[in-house]
Amino acid sequence: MNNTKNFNRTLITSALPYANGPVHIGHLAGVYIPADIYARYLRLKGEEVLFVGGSDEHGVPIALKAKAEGITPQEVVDRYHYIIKKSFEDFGITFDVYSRTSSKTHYKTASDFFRKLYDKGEFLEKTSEQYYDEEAKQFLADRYITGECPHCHNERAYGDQCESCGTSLSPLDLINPKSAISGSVPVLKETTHWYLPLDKHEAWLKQWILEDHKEWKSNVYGQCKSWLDMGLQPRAVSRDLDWGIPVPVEGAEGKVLYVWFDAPIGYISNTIEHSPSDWEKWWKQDDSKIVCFIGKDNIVFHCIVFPAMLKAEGSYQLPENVPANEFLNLENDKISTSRNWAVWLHEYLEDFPGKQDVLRYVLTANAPETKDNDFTWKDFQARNNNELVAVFGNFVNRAMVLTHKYFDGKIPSRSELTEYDSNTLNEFSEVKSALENYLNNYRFRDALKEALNLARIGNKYLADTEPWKLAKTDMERTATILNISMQITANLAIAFEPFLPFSTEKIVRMINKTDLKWNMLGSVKLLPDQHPINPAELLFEKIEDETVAAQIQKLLDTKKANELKNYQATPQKPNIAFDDFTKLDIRAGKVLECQKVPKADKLLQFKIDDGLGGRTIVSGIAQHYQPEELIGKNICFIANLEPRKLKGIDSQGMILSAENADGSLILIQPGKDVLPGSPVM
RNA sequence: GGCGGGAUAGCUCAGAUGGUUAGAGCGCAUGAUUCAUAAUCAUGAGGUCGCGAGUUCAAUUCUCGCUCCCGCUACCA
Repeated sequence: MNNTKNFNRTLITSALPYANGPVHIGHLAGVYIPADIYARYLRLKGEEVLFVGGSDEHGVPIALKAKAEGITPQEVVDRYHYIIKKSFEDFGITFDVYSRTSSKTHYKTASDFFRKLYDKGEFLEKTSEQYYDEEAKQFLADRYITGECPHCHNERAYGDQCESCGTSLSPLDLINPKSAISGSVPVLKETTHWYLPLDKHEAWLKQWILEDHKEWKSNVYGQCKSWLDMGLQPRAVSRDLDWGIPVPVEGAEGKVLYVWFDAPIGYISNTIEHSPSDWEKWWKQDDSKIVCFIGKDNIVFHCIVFPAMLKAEGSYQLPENVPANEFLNLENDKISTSRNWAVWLHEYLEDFPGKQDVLRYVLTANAPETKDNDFTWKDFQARNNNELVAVFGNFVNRAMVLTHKYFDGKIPSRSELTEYDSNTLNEFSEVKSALENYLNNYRFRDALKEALNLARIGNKYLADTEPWKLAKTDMERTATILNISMQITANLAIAFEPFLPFSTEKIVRMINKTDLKWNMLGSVKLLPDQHPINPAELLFEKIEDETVAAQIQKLLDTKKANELKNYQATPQKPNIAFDDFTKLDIRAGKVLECQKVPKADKLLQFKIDDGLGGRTIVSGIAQHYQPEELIGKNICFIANLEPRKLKGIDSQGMILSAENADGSLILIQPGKDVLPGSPVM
């Protein structure tokens, strides 16, 4: 086990955000806040830390977006890279370097990396048939092929996925495929690509993950185990595309590194950009700890594929931990860029200027560490008002105001401690080890709760000792109480620094003390006697009902706009000749038998009375109808569609349904009884 | 269908390698208090620990089956 190992420095990587849109609260909660908390914590402890990040700027979606807007891919990524970078700066994410995969350094690093693996013979070369655009003279990536979705018959499905019904597709599935570049009909042509043979790495990966890293989070460990148990397959590392890093091999014109191969090397390139002369110590010395913060969608890449790449190269260390978070939902619905169902960071700051810490707090307190969680504006308001304002802000304000009122803004001297004082001090000095334990194990939600506990201790202390009463009779005792209260305040500035850096900066200003370090946490001598403090300012302010109501309304408007958009009927297809129509043999039929197809979620197997002796049809409507309710019903079907095997069953035709905007399917049924086999026209 | 994660108080979540009264924060109720942004402090009510079996002296914790949610994957003519 490596977790007893001693490390001398820590390299923190965070998933590279894809530069085809701005970043939202899901990105922040899942990856960047946890990574930043961890980085700040280690720095505060005086450890050697490097926190690297950057934009992921290659790949087909960006190339397509550029095409759609009539600009270059570089212009697309320039636009979003700077928005993303600014959002991170605004929220206090302390990257030591935030770069991008379109940088020169990265081109060289990624090329060299590929070339080294190529020279070592770590790749397989395979030839396969892919669609080729003869007009544009290039191979077409999955996304570059559009056509009719075989499932929902949306005319504008992509070669990898239909965005209308969400189904993932292969380009060969599309009906009437068309090139997105020239509009011509693509042809199949042979192309050669390089593959990373993951199967060859399976044995050591199994040992490394399943035996040596049992301490990884259960969601991470579980997903890796699932993949390893299924058996690993070679994965292509190149694509036919004109936006990306060219494959550095003779005769590979028109081919680029597949974006998943290119992106993680970005971590290395970013390290090189930051420290060109001694970057290798972070990656190649075994006293360096590499920790990769990612979302759950990236687990396999970071735990299996990327380590396999590093191992194949030979000189790199592997990640020590990959603390992946689950997903954050927004008001009970999945966050979605394309549906605009998100809280964008740059918009949040327009509506809540200066309130970065409130969002940092809420996203940490409710972080999806063990399962998907839900962000709601009501919860946002409640946590701000009941926790930040009432517990944390209030305590600091009470201590500050009382010290100004009774001691003219100077830390009063402590005299004899009562037993109660000592108990309180003991209690809060224990917070340090609890906090460290949580932070070391990537349990940031619990750690934050523990930090807040410090403020709770403070509030209780003031309530129990009542210095505002004692001030009338016993100034010496009052002095002791306020001294302790201000020491607690100074401790809060340390404990909260990794989580709420803007607020702790405020406290630091108020208490007029700047050199606070993590190892001082728990000390009761942070502020010397007679140390002058500055005027009190409020750390947080209440958020009113109207404010969150406005945010909720904003989302409801979005939802309404989406619904309207979905309700729009798709444009009519081009006219066809009557002859074409008559080629289709559509008929009415009666359901004789109907049952679920075993081992398939969506398929029902029908026996249809077609007036010709009956036929079998398999249809993907199992999620919308129970088999029993369909027996004896009239339906319509296409009789002369080429038969096709589905899950081993010969399907002789296609049953017609209408599809609602929400994806539900409604069978087309004749309103009155008709004889089986009657033509539909 | 296969695989992984999850299902514990009204809400958000902890937890136990099986063992006396299952925890926290918020919310709620009652009381105290007024230094503080009507903030704080105390006390209390609230749970057949998803459902059904099994193993055991004992299961919410282990095993098996099932249901629901999330993800990966197969399937969708």
